[in-house]
Amino acid sequence: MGVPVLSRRERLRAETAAEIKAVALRLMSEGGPDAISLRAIAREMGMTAGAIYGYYDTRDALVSALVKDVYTSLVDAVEAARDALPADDPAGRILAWGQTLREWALVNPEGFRLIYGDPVPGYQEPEGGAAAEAAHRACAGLTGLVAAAWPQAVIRQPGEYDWTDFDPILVGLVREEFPELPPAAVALALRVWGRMHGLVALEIYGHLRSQVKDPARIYLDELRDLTRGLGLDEKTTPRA
Amino acid sequence: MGVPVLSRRERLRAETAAEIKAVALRLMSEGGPDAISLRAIAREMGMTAGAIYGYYDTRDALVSALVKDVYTSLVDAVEAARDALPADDPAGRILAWGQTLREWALVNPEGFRLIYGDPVPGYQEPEGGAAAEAAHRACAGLTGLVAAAWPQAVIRQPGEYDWTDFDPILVGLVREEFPELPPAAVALALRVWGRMHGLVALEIYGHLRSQVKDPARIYLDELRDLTRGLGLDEKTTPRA
DNA sequence: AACATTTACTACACGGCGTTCAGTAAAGAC
DNA sequence: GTCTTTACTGAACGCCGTGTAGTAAATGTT
Repeated sequence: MGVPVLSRRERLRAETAAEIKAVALRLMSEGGPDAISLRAIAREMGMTAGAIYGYYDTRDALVSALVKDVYTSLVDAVEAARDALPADDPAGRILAWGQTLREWALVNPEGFRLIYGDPVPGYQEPEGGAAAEAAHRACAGLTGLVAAAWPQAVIRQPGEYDWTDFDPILVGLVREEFPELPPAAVALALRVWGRMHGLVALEIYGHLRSQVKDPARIYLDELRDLTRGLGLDEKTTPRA
Repeated sequence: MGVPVLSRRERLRAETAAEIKAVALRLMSEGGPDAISLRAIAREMGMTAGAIYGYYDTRDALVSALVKDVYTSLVDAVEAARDALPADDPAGRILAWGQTLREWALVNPEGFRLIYGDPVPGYQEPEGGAAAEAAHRACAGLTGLVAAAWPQAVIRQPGEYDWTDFDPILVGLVREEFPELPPAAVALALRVWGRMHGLVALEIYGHLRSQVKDPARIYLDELRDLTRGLGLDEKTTPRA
């Protein structure tokens, strides 16, 4: 990278931009996503709301930056959990990924809503999607988990898939890392994603807790059923 | 029911309350959930925003009423789809339920967000949850689907469940309708719920379409894998 | 050192929002 | 025909995102 040649101006500018995001995240975690208002952020920083427009073109641009940061932190977390287990324990890695996803969501419910829900009142996602990059990473990571299970995975009546069915960027990531993997594996990875997402989303948005006391057990059952369905056996005892 | 003895006053009152909801729903489908504002509704009805407070204590109360209506219409839809197939085709019924859920969500994305997401800027769900009743219905319906498959369902390493693990109201519904069913079946029903919800939620919130062209096929694969995992065979050819 | 320019920010305004409250006019009750 | 209840208005309060004009300081140039 070399030494980043930043003038004093540029450095202060970058710091302020970062502080804006930091304050926004703190406000969000304290008072929910609605607490992210330019006026509140500015108030917190001893500024005027208009000043923020020098750093972000609009409130949605700021939110997009937040989404990107938060999504990246989530993907970092699940990837770290995966890498904490050996590659020859694919079932354990899938369980770790799924459990970490849920735990991260429980710790950062506002972050989860920011990524997977309507982030904030009238937020409109930009073209490529602020989350596109992190989403591709998550997707590729899941495909990796599936890849490790692919040989013994029992795919029942798989739809026929073609590489053109998927986003080129995602295809690029996958084909580079797993040249042998067929397109159907990516489809399976997306299904795995959906499976992990479903119960967590229901829980975070309060739909599970009104039905069942301890969603954790149900989620664990689901992850176990998932790995079994992939033809995997656990080598590591999952967390409670 | 008998003739509902409503004075002219009460009738007009009920009609206005209904019109408020109707206008709110229309505004929502036209301009997204943010378009639900008391001022906009009142403007549309030739009233003042304050007047709505004669019908709903607060904006959140109105939103709760909308959630209830919309959720009920969703549950009606999936139940109708289920009942269109014979009871001796449990796999078909599960497929029909799942596909109808997705199709309903695609037709009413704002409704789906209203039920399962953050409905509207700063909405706070009331105590029991505006959706509690409809959610219980959905849950019980899914449990019914699971009940039909329960004898041949292969539950792998099920966590041990007790009736006290679940909401008493839900337990009441289930035990009344399926006296023989063990608590683990309800847990399984919740997992089925999560499985159907996951991919649909990802799709509605735009996370799937940026990865894959045709989420329908993946969703169908997922439903098929689900019924197979329950030990069911399809009798009815599912919709494309 | 003195001037010119760029930058960061404030102050103010606009329209929109939920919500409250005093007042008014019509409808219903007796 | 009077009295009470009801339905609604209009104005206000404080919040919001967003522009625009102006200001003061930091930077760049001679």
